[in-house]
Amino acid sequence: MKPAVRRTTLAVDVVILSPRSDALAILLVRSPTGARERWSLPWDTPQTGEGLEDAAARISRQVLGTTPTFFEQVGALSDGRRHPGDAEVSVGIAALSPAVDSALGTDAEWFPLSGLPALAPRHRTVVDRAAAVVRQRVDQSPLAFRLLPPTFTLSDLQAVYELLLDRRLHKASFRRALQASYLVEPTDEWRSEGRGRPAQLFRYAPKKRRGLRRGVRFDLFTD
Amino acid sequence: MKPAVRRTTLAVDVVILSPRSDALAILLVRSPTGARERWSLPWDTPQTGEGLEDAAARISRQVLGTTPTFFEQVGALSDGRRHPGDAEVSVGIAALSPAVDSALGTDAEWFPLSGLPALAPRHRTVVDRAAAVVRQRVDQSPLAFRLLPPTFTLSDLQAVYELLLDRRLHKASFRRALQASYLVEPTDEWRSEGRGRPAQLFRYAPKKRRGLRRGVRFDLFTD
DNA sequence: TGACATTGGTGCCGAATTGTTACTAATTCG
DNA sequence: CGAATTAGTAACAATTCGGCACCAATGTCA
Repeated sequence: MKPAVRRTTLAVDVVILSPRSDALAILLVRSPTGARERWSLPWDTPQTGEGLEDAAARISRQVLGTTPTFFEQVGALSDGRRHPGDAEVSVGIAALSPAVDSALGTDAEWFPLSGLPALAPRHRTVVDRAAAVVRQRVDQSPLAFRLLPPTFTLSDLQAVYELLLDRRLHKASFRRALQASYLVEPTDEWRSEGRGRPAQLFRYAPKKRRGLRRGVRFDLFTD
Repeated sequence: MKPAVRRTTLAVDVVILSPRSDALAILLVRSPTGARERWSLPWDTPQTGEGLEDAAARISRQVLGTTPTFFEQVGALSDGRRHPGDAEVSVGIAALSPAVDSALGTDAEWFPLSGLPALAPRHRTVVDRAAAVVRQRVDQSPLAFRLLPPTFTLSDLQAVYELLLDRRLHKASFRRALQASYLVEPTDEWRSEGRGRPAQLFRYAPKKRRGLRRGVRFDLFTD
């Protein structure tokens, strides 16, 4: 009844996402010479007793310098596809980080999601699933706020949503929905971005206001 | 650059969900004598080269007799909590099955989600996450249809949604939204359920009608 | 200094969507 | 037959949404 438990090789592959010059970008690391692909996702094997998200935090910190503000599992993959470390199973984790301007080491670089270099097939799958999961969960979880610094303008927030959803949003509707949700509160700071009227800074501060129960939506199916 | 890859023990834990006498139920198997808990989720180690969902299908088939109609990963867990087979890492998979009336073996039994027996802590977590994931994805994926036989009445469908969402829905609104989505088509069969007017049978047949792009929703956050 | 461009922010209205009540339809039971 | 029960729809009120127009505050440049 207690089967002999086979041991498998397990990797945690991290997709570090950040808004970067008007596009969503992910962080890749240079592969060792001799590897099939020049770049790969940051990855490692979880240490004994280390949780998967903890491993993702450690891996991210090593490459990024700071710890991302949010982690979300993308799923475990055990297709036969090639992994850079030949792991049998990968756990993909999406890590969200606000735009950072600290310099990276020479072995890491940001790439826009729409212009990635060749990756090992397993990593390619992980990236695609990370993008899909993040886009799918945008309106169930405050993901967008994790891609912004602690205070931000409403235009910043709308821009992040537009990046994530890859479409333009209507300003008035966006703000109306946001106001109704009691998710942000204004600070008394204003930011002048060069030209144009200065914008008020807001912070993410969700009030306990539970949303009204809405009817069932049949028009949101993605599969 | 290529770390030494430690080998870990990996289990696939399956949460087989089915509507059962007006409640969502899951299938548990009797534990071997001497185990800490009397019941556990069906689980196994994936075989070499076997995909995770393939493993879940195999495990389900052994217990259920038939293959569930849908699988959805619930995530990988590597908290330190106890697993019946002491696996370091669990991949939880939710399996959806229509109500079956075939007899089960004596070592398997349905339990309503709201009245489960004691489970190993890891399995308890997997069950909770499976329920959360399924409820969360109900309106992004045709999960509800996978809990029904190929043809069903609209009242059946609404009842499944009410089980999944754990609240009453308004009949007229439900049907209007469904009609607008072009997800079902009527068959020419009718079912007489004893008393009351016979109901027309429908089948799940999604038309390519892509839903209109809606505005951003801030009122659906679950965390 | 004063147009003008640029970005932030809001008011309002018609159209679409949603929640609700109430009604009709078809069947079984007694 | 009529009451009870379940299926299905019409119609209306309330709400929400998308779009347009407008006002506000700043920098730019003649």
